[in-house]
Amino acid sequence: MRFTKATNYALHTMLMLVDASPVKPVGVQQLAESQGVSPTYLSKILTRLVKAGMIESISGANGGYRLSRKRDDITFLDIIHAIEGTASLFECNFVHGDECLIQAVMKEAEEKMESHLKNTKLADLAQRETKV
Amino acid sequence: MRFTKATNYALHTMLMLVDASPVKPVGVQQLAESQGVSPTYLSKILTRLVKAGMIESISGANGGYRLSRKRDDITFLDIIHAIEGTASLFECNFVHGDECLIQAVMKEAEEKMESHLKNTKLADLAQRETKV
DNA sequence: CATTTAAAGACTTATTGTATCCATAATATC
DNA sequence: GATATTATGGATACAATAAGTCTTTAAATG
Ligand code: SF4
Ligand code: SF4
Repeated sequence: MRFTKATNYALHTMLMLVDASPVKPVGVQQLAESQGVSPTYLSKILTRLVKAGMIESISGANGGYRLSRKRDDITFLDIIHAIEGTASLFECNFVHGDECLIQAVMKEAEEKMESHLKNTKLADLAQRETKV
Repeated sequence: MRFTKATNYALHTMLMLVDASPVKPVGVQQLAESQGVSPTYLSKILTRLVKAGMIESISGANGGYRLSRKRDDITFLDIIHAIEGTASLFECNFVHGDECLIQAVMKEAEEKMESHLKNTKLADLAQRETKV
């Protein structure tokens, strides 16, 4: 039970894009190099963010990635959900009705975490962390 | 990023033990059968709970497992930590000092979840859920 | 058209989760 | 003390997921 490295890469990349120009896209090569990850792999990750509608990609020369939404709209939870999926952290094969207390407790706990991630917008940290 | 099945088994087993006699131990065979898991595997999981000091095991005929602590002392977080470990959910290879905001946000989110799991004691659900 | 750059899919490798098997140790009961 | 019962530990096997590579295709630039 850990966040994947892909989530780590996605968060760092998004932070860079928030700090970058909203017009001129940043190439995946540059984004990958600063994180020590291969460009092709990072590209695969970023494609999921594109499909989630958070960033947009521009093919061709001088292409790359840039934000598609207002930076204030993007929360940590958005990014994490785009990468890790939205499935519940605690899954149980059986379904013993709504009265299941174990699931209730676990769900509540998860919601506490998600609530915090939802209330923290990417813009909150922008321009304060330029390295890596 | 999901809780493991082992955590699921551990939670259900603990709930049974809370409802069971605090003196007479319950055999792993019985505990395993009601959850549809093999006794040997469940035993391996329960050994971790023993080492965490939450339950104690009695070898020999009529042996098994029973609570070692007061039931009111045992929280969801205790069980989860015993199984999943206590490592942070968001790990980063680098260490860019305390000013790292990404880690700060992720850590806070995790703490929100843990706080809820810590405040929910096993005894809160006891004797209300006897099936499975 | 030639070059640059992202997208997509097939594929490989590494890591972790899930589970079984067996030998050993501990305990209760007779 | 002998025997049956029960948990423990190690080795091992299998499955699922994470992590990463490679190659080809598509789009944009100039
Ligand atoms: S009691 Fe709840 S968590 Fe447990 S098996 Fe039933 S539905 Fe699942
Ligand atoms: S900025 Fe924070 S999360 Fe990112 S690499 Fe540095 S320490 Fe890790």
